Amino acid sequence: MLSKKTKYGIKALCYIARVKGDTPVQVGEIAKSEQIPQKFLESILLSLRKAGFLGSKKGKHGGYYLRKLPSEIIMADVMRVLEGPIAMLPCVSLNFYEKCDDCPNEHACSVHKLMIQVRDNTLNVLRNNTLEDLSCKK
Amino acid sequence: MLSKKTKYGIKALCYIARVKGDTPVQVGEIAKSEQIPQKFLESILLSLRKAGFLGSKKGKHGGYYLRKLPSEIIMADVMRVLEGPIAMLPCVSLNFYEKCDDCPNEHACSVHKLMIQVRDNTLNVLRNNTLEDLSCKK
DNA sequence: TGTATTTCCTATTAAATCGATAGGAATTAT
DNA sequence: ATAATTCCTATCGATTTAATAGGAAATACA
Repeated sequence: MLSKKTKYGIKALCYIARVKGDTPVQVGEIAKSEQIPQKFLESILLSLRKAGFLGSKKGKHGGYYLRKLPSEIIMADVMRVLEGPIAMLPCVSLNFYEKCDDCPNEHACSVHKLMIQVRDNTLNVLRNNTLEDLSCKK
Repeated sequence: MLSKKTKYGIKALCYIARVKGDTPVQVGEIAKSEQIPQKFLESILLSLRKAGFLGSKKGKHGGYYLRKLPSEIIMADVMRVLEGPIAMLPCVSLNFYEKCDDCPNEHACSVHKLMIQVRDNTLNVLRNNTLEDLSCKK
C-alpha cells in the first residue's frame, strides 16, 4: 500500500509544477488546495527539499519551488525518497540490497524469482514517468 | 514491502508442489525445511485452504495438498489472498475499489495516473506466473 | 527596528499492522 | 485409548504510520 506521505508528496510536487509565477508556493496554499494536513505536508516538503527536488525560501512570501524542470524529475527517484525501496523484498532491491536470513540460495528461491519480475516492471514504469507526465492541468 | 506471511505462503506452496507422493505434506516438515515458524505457518496454510488452493487432512499422517495443478494456480490470486489488494491505492484496485476521500476527480489525479500503470504492469507479471513457473527444483 | 509571516526542526502521540506465540478443541490412524 | 495433526481464537510486543504540538530561525516590510 502506498503511504499517505508518498501520495501527498507527489500531489504537492505536481501542484508546484502546475503553478506559474516567480514567487515560491506556500505550504498552506498547497495543503488547502490538495486537502493535506499542513503540518504533515511541511515535513514531507522538507524531505523533498533535502533530497534536492525542491528549493525553499523562508519568511514572508517564502515557500517552495522546483529545482529542476518537471521533465527532469523522475518518479522512481521521488518514490525512493518518499516511500523507500521500490522492490518488495530487500533481496531484489537494486539500491537497498540485503540478503534474506532464511534463504540459503537466492537464485533458487521462488519468491525471489517472482519479485524480480515485479521490480523490473515497476521500475520500468517509474523510470519512464517524470513529473511533467503527471502534472497535467485539472 | 512484501509481508512475511506472503513470502512464507508462496514458499510453502512451492514446497508442496515439489513434493512427490500420495500422502499430504505436514506443516512441521515445511516449517523445518523452509525455516518458517511453525505456528505462523499453520495460520497461513489455513487461509490458503479456505481460499481453495489447498486441501487438508487432519490427524495422524495428515497434512496439506494442492487442490489444483501447479500450472493452474495463478500467482495474482495467491497474492490477493495472502497480501490483499495488488494495487497500491484503493482507487486503482480492480477487486477492492474505493474512492479516495480527498480526490475530487480521479482522472485528473497525478498519483492515480501513475499507480494505474504500476498496477497494470504488476498484474501482468502476477497473472503470467503460475506456481509451476516458480516451483523449480532447488 | 519591530512585527508578522513562513520555513525548519524535534518530540510526542494514537492507531493500525505485523510477526509471532499460546493453548487447547476437533479429528484421524493405529 | 493414544499419539499425531489440523483447526481455531486470543493475545502480545514491536514497529510503522499519520498526525499534532511547540517553538526556533529566517525574512519581508512597515
